[in-house]
Amino acid sequence: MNMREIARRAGVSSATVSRVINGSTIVREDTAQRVRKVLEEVQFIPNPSATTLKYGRSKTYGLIVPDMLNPFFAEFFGAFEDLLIEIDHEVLLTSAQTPEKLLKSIRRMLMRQVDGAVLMASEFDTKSVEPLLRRRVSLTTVDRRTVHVGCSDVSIDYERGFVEAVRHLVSLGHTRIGYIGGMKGLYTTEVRANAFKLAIRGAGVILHPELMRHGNYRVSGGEREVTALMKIAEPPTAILTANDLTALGAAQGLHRLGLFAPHDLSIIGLDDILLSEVCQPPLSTIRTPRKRLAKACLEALDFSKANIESKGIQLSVLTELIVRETTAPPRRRERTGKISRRKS
Amino acid sequence: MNMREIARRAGVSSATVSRVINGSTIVREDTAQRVRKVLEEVQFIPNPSATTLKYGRSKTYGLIVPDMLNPFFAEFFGAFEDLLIEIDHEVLLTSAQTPEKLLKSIRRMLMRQVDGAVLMASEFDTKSVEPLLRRRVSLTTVDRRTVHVGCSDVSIDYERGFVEAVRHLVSLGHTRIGYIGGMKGLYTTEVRANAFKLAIRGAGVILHPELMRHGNYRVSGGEREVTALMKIAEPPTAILTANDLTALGAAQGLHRLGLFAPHDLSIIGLDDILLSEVCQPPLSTIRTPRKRLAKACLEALDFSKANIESKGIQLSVLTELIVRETTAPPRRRERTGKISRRKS
DNA sequence: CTGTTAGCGCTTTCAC
DNA sequence: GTGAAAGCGCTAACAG
Repeated sequence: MNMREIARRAGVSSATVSRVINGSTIVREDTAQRVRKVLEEVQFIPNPSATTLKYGRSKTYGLIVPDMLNPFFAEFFGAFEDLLIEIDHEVLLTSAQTPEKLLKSIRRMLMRQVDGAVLMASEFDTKSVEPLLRRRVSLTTVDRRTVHVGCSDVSIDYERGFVEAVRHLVSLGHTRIGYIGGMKGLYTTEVRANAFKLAIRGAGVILHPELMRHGNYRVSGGEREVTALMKIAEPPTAILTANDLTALGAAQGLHRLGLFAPHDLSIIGLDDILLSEVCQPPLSTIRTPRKRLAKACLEALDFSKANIESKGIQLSVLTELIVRETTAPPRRRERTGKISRRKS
Repeated sequence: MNMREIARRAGVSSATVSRVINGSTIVREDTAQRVRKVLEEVQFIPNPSATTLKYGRSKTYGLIVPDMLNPFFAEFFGAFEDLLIEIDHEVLLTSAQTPEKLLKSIRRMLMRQVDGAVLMASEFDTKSVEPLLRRRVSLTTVDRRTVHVGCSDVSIDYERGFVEAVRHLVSLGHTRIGYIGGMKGLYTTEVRANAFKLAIRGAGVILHPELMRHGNYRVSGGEREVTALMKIAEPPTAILTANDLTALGAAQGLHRLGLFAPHDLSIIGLDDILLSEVCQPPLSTIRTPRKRLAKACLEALDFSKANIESKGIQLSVLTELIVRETTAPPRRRERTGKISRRKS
């Protein structure tokens, strides 16, 4: 079933059918009625491949995430999809853990003629996205904090988020505040770590470099690093982490040591994934609002699409501190600096 | 850049270029070499819209899940995507919480000319998938346990999984075993509940109907129903749940009551989402293996594609009991049947 | 072994 | 207000 057939049945031309479907105003109402009736009768489903082939637009946006095992990205996908459905577009989702996979993902996006792409994969060098830009696909990065011709960016305001979080910890009485970040070599790792340093200094407490560690944005990193942190002579009384998985891993690692949040260590995560509310104890965290982030991405995408010749825009999304139960005043520490164990 | 241009540069026809790209053997090696060289030089990316338009095949499979907020589906997507990439196909992912959204999802799949679709959305009547079948799109459902012409099914063997879980609980000494299921009205809810009943009877313990409740496959349901369960005169000493989110909710609800797993109640989940290992205490659960499930889905899809005129196949995937820390022998209960509270 | 060609379904000129 | 027709890029049938 195609437009020609619809046209035949309605006694018009396929051009008119196209005009009716696409809401062109220059069709006489009774003609349009007749066409719509047939459309309805046969439950017509148009074939966008034809349009994509002819005009190179696909009504599809690509979304490249580093890892669907991190619930944050699944949750973001949901928010982004909702937005795109409203404007009658499709999402092409790919996960790209490694630079090689990223390259393949980009190639697939290019094949499918996406109208734009949101790139959340942090592990990439600028070279790999060049093909996108060269082919004038509007691109929006998340958290690169730099824009190019045809390439916008949406960043998350870790700076303010961390200031708020550190202020909360300091107000509880913490002065030895640690940080478990992401893996080395990613730009966003630097950004988050710098935001932490800034926040610490801004709060008037001392920055202890030995309390800053590199995790991997996964549970395992949080677990490993909290273990290391708690074993140093003077462990922190509170930590911030680069994301919720790291924080959850830290809570887990703490537990393995026979210690507990917030009793032995206050923990603040980042993202506010759904399960952070459910884990025991519920995680205090810095929420990255998915809806607003998705909206900003779409806005940036639209901008770059409309102004593909000019520099993209830089947008920023604010976070929100969610205080749950992994933050509390520091426990009084014994003179020796040794950890006393609570029975489990 | 298209095949004609490649052909021009290589001094051949576009048909030959097509043959080289698609690995047809009937091209002379030196000709092929020449073409490949040009292909490489210009970093040629073919345009599948043309093929889709001409032949109606898109190298894309649809995946319809009920909810991306449930990490299980995100994790499954990852497994399914990996499989499809290997065979050079695309996934079109849509989430369809409601019957209306499902209808729209199916329409979108049809528009994009998917070669087949996996339907994990449980809330649907057969009518809504009819358009797919009528248009001869190979379909694979998960957990419908019924096949049709052009429609296969992959089911998860809850029966054996629940038997194993109940046996584990009974061996720990439990006899009052409860169940928090999914929402009423879904077929999979019935299947899981029946599997539970069967397992209980098979283990030779008494089935107490008042210990079987309806949740909603989400955290909130587990929380709500565990509260109800623990308030009845003789609460269960252990429960199974319809999925991990429900189990996590139950653990959470228990905590709100000042009670703890496994001390006051043993809990076994279902799915083994990534975070069930991290939550405190780590959740004992029945693992639904994503990779094997994804493989089975693809196999079923392929079967129905190859035999679109005949009935689909019915496959089954086994689960695996993962014992972590939410299961333990039942606590001795006081004579009064009242709950004693442990200090938190 | 290689080239020529038709045609998939759509939208957009350009006529009328 | 409506219709005729071109052409997007690809591949399979057919011709040579």
